Amino acid sequence: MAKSPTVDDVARVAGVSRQTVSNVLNTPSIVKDSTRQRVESAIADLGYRPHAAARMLRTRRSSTIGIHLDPYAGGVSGVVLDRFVHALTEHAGDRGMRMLVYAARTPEEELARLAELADRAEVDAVVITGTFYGDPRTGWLHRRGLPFVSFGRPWGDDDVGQPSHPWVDVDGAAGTRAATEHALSIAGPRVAFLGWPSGSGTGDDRERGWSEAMAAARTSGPRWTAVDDVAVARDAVTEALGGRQADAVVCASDSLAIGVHLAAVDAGIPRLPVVGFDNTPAVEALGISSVEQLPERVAAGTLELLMGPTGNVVAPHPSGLAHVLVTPRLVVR
Amino acid sequence: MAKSPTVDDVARVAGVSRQTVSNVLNTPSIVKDSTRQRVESAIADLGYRPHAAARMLRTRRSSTIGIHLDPYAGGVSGVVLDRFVHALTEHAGDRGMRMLVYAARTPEEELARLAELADRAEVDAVVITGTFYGDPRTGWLHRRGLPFVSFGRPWGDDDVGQPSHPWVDVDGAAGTRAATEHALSIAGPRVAFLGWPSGSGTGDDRERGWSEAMAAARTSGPRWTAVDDVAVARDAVTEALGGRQADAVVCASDSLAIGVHLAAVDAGIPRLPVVGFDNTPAVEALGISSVEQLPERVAAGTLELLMGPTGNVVAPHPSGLAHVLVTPRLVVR
DNA sequence: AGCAAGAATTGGAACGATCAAAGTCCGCCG
DNA sequence: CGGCGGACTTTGATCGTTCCAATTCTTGCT
Repeated sequence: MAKSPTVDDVARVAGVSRQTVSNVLNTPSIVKDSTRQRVESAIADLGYRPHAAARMLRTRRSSTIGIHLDPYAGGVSGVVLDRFVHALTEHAGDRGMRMLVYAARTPEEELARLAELADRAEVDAVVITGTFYGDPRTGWLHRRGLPFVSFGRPWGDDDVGQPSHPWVDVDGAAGTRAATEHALSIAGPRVAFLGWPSGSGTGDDRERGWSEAMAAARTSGPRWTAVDDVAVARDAVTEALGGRQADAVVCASDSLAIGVHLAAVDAGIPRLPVVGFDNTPAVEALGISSVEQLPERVAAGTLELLMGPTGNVVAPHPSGLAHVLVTPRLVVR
Repeated sequence: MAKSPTVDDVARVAGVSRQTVSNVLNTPSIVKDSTRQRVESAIADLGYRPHAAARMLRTRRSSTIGIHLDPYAGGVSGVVLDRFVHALTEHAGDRGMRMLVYAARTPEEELARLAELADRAEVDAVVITGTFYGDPRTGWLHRRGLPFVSFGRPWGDDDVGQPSHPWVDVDGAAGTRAATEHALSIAGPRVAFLGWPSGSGTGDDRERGWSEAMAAARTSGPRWTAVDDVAVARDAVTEALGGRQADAVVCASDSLAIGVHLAAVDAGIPRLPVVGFDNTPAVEALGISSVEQLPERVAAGTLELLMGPTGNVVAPHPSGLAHVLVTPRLVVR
């Protein structure tokens, strides 16, 4: 394993100076064509690649974006975040960025990790997920001056008009609206909604889509509630389904949808239209319709906010776009 | 956002030299107690943290481990790898290491990424997943001198006795053996196995556990095959289940298990014992038993191979342990 | 007190890249 | 022929840390 070549080695081979090699790499336009070609072939011959640490040290840029990985909580819906991370990694790679993942079990620990990453200059920016009302991370990041984008809007503020920070999110209401319209079109008018106990921004947003679609269709249906667990959801709707109180059910998540599906099978109505949210492998396997969040689009939006439409460095002040709201897609099964 | 403090700042405040501050951080034992305390409080006062890039440059160590993120393929079982990555991130953090994720769509692209990460000295080691017979990555990494561990054994060689490289894996045969014994104990003697088309090391290993357990119990049952897809599996076993050809079914994956479960419901035997493999959220939701891979243990084993039992730097020659084989745990539902 | 050996600490150099500013080359005009 | 300007290239300094070798301080012993 020979020592890897440096700019000096390339310069010697090409018969130019260090800086010219650097220019070929970073500012090719100012180098004369003939010189540039000579340098490029020297680079190719030696298999030269700039040493990341040296460049980071000098430029004070790490070309790295940090993102938290939740402790794996189990449950059906954890998958969505993982898909987002995958997509982000691909897009970041295309823009010459790296993704660094870090673990934290609590918000406090996450702040500690963020502080460390920032102080040690390991990341140029971070992406935070699962924002909630009164989230301490956003203010901290803002004070710290570390560029960031959140996947999840800053609930409680004027998100769209005057957001406190750049964010990307999925339009939950649009998703459940489409789901509800679909249910109305293939089943009866009594489309129920099974949501989470109110208070979570995401859950309320998804419920809104259902109620708006129902109002627009001048009909109504029952609204049920359960925490995000298959068994709980199943129990919660068993009685109502036995009484044939709904023609279809739109749910705030795939876990809930699976619970409803199982209860429907028990109640002898296995064909009851049920729509979930997240389009996880579990509902795919069961043939249940769901709302697909399009994590790829979310990832693309995230990087656009951080780096501009085509940039390859983190913009000091995230671009004019203050937010990106992705319209999800209903997957009918 | 003030400029962050450097060793020199700390040295000035503590009234010592640069090098002494460095010693306090890296070789505390050689610094006199009183001096060390003075330096430590200066560090705390200033909130000093070493600049990662500068340290990397000097020490030629990045304290970073790279790992590939597959393009999200859909399907039930992708989750296992994600859980592994999560666990690895946690354990690595505890040992003062970072995890860098990279994307690649093909093995060739993965080699290109690995070359880049190695040449630019961005990682000290990598973890590769999903090894297969004739995998080009292992030889390349070996030649390149980049330390690595694979999740998945080097199929085809003498894995255990004289492995060509350090690896960690889950003992698939032990998992299906436990599953089969459980099935025999709660159902009849005709325990079937639904596996993948033979040829994949992992699949053959899992099948072996079933056949060994059946032989030990002096019984036998049908062996079926399907590619890893819920619908395909369902179709593959529908007829056999209709004919009541098995008392229980052990499967090579959760996708297959779900397919079998659905076919069993269709056939009017919803209580047919089915055991999957991977313990994904999908089978949890459906109440199907499964073999849990224990990704946390796999992650711990991976780092142990790379860094030694308690080390916090990548060992130049991965430790005496040449492999770790994790015994999975049967989760009965 | 004098001295040697070990412990503790220090200043200079280096890691490999980019920035900033100072050259060099060349043709062209007065 | 000298000088000017623009295009291109080179030189020296720097980022923040750790390595290396040299220096100073302690301690114990004669």
